Amino acid sequence: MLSFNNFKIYLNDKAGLTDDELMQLPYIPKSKQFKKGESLIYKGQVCKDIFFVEKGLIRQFTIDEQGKEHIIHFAPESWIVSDRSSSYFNQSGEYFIDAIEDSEVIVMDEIFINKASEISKTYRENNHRALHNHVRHLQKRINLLLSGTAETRYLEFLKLYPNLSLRVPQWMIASYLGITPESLSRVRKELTKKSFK
Amino acid sequence: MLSFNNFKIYLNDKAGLTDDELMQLPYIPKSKQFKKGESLIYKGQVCKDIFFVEKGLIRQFTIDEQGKEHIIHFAPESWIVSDRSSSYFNQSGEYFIDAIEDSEVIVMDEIFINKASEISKTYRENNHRALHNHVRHLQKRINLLLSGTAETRYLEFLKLYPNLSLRVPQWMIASYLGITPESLSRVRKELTKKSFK
DNA sequence: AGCATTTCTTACCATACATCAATGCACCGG
DNA sequence: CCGGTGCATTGATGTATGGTAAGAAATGCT
Repeated sequence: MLSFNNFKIYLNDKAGLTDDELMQLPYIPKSKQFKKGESLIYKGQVCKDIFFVEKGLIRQFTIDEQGKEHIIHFAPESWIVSDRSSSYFNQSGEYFIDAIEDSEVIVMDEIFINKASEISKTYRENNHRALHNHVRHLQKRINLLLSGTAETRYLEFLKLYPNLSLRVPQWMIASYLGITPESLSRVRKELTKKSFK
Repeated sequence: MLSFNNFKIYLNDKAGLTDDELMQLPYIPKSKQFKKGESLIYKGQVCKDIFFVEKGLIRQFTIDEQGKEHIIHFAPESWIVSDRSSSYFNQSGEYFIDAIEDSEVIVMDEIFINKASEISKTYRENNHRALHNHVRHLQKRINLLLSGTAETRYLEFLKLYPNLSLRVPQWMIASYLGITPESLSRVRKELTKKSFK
């Protein structure tokens, strides 16, 4: 197994697959490189692969009728992205996924996932747990969108992704928060003002 | 097994547990009755049970610092509610859950879930699939909150829960949509105007 | 039935955020 | 070094939604 460090850690620690079990899997991880701005998948495409982000930064987003982008979530190193409609429900995907930075992504195909679930109870359980965690996360975000002002939402974003705020251009953060770049700029201005008092 | 019709259907069809397998489970479903307005769980409580709504209508919501309620989701007949932070992560719950109508709820405890996952592959798979579907649903909602106007969101709500719009008081729908009851009232007025043209 | 309480509607004004447009700044390739 | 391109900032103005308050309608309670 090559030098995919984050992926290795993921398989051992988070997924809970022993080296023994890995050997049983008819699976050689394929990595793909994406330059900044390149797309992994487009809306409408069917794609049953699940992507593990070994290096870089990926985003999943939609484009509305007016051509505006809305970011569903960011996936930095060691995160997983996929379009569930496509990968689990055999429908065409609903989202765009592309690279914010030059990235290296490891492709986990359907066979790998299924086989791993079959042979390892730990993998299954951890996978299940991760999904629950994801749900929790999404619920929190919904709550924030329902209750927070632009400022609160921005502050929460900073708490949640402390290291991302410098890697992601501001207009994307705005798109994640559901406000315009101009508004975010003004929010930031207010915040620096406040912090001087 | 008493007369929990919806629950029975759920177990057989959606969960995929055969009668045989059910017999193996050391489980007698307990049902609980809740009057309109009664709480199933409060924020801060630890509760490892998962609730199946046999009859009635349940809501999961938060209350922010200003005392405003924000509805995370509605659970009518045959839906499942739980607070995942609590049930899967041993933390105190983050949400309130109460009954919108007089309801009958069936309690699936930890033991049941674990045991069922253990003995039935179908149960596991369906459960997993349902979770993915839930994620998909939440993502869609986030997208809607990011991109839609009050009117679009309301129309989407009507599409998603066609039978709920009459059962749920308007101020709760507003709270689900992230707007005030007054705004929803205005939106509805505009819509009836439009439909006359 | 009759009174009280809650929910819905409407009107008027306030505000947060969007939109549009101009400018400044940094990065990049030639 | 220069002009181009994309991003962030700022100001002026617009608009959707919020807040408040009052009355109408619906619902619940005894």
